[in-house]
Amino acid sequence: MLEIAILGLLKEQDLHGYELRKRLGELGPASRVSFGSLYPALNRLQRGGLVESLGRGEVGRGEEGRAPASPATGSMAGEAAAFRAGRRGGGRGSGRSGRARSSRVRKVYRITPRGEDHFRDHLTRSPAGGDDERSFGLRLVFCRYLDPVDRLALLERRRAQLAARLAAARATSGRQRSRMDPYTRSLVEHDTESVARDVSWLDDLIASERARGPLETTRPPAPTASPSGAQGTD
Amino acid sequence: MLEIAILGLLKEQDLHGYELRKRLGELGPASRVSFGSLYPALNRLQRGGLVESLGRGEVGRGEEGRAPASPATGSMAGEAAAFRAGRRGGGRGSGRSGRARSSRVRKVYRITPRGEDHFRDHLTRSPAGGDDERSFGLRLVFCRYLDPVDRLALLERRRAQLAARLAAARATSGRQRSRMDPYTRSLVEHDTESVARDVSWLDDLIASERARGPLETTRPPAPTASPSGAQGTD
DNA sequence: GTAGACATGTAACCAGTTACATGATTTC
DNA sequence: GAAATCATGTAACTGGTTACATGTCTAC
Repeated sequence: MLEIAILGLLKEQDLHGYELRKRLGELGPASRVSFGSLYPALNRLQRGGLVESLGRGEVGRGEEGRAPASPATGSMAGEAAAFRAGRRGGGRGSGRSGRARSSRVRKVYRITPRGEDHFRDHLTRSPAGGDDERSFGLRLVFCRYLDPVDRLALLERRRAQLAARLAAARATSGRQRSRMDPYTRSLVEHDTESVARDVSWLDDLIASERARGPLETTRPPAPTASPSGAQGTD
Repeated sequence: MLEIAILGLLKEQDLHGYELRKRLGELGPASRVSFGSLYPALNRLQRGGLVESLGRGEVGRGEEGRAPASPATGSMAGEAAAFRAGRRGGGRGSGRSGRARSSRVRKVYRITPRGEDHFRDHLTRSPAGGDDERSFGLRLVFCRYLDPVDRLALLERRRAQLAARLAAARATSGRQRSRMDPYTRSLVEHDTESVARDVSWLDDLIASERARGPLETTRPPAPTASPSGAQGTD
């Protein structure tokens, strides 16, 4: 889960761990991770060859097309700090090869081709039991990288899952519901409504997905079209 | 979490592990547990003196007021099996003291006074950071055991938490939202709506809670009033 | 030269999971 | 007596967490 999220973010842009954590947190309120899980994950990914480290402070090298790799932090301190550490060799070890001797300075990661493959694989095939809330949310956030067929499959799989839950909830009626205490009953009813709303939201997404590309065709999609039909609330 | 749920169920009725798991699963779609976590949890609780084992097959002993402790399983096989194992000594070891020699037969658990205290404590004071979805759901299911003040506090704490999230989500407007791809934007907007609905659901619960007992007073509450105002959907 | 933000990392723990092993009892 | 179901349990693993330790750099 976490590793997929990391790969997804690195696909867009080279990043170091600290910044990565911020971006991860912006992906949704449920996706805060601690450094204690992030850094080991990055090291695992590197060992597995799914990402590579650009060395300490060497940012965005050989990547003209990409964003400058340290754009929106808003900070000034560590930003320039690491930059110089990389460029000029910092304090200790300065006479060496020119950089990367000291620890505790930014390590910028880039996704490798192998990492891209891995990302695509895991985004496409959901786990056997269908994915839960978080897992689906993550896939949806990155589903722009999927081709239309897989994207549609993702949406419909999720819809089927929720529809089943809804059916089950609605089957539990009368006798059983009346045995619940009022709080539990209220909770169950509220949950059921929420699931129903989720299903119809997915129906909207699916509908606009089909409308956009009726299986491998013609039109370049209107670039500003929202899949939910929601627009201009702002 | 799991341990609190177990204690909550045992408060109503003595149960053995296997049956406990079923009941746990009925508490909500997110509350399925595996035996691999359930049985160790039961043993921990027993070692801690929060539950006691009634011995193997000795069901509901000394508890006239409670339900017969193996009521709604729907099964016939193991039901009678364990019953006999306890009552008549079953197959092997039959000449012994009459019961409880063999392993792998039902172990029925009862909550102890210490367990009741523990349950009440942990139900009352939420974790520092406020509780998440699951944890709140669990508390709500058992909140009938809380006194009105604590129950109200639980609801308002949760409401405050969600309201904060909602405010944060709404602060993220315009520029930032337009940078998202359509799928992410749709997800974020749907999430925000869901949280808004949750808040107003909680408002309803809080309102009917206040209406019921305006702080230690007068009126005997209308006995059939549902806290959500929902009624007679059936 | 010290307070504070940025940045990386490790160790111990936690709450669950899956896969496996075992056994009791009923039903056919 | 074999298959199905009920029932309890252990071991290894998973995917995170918190608390801690360390280091780098800026700003004052």
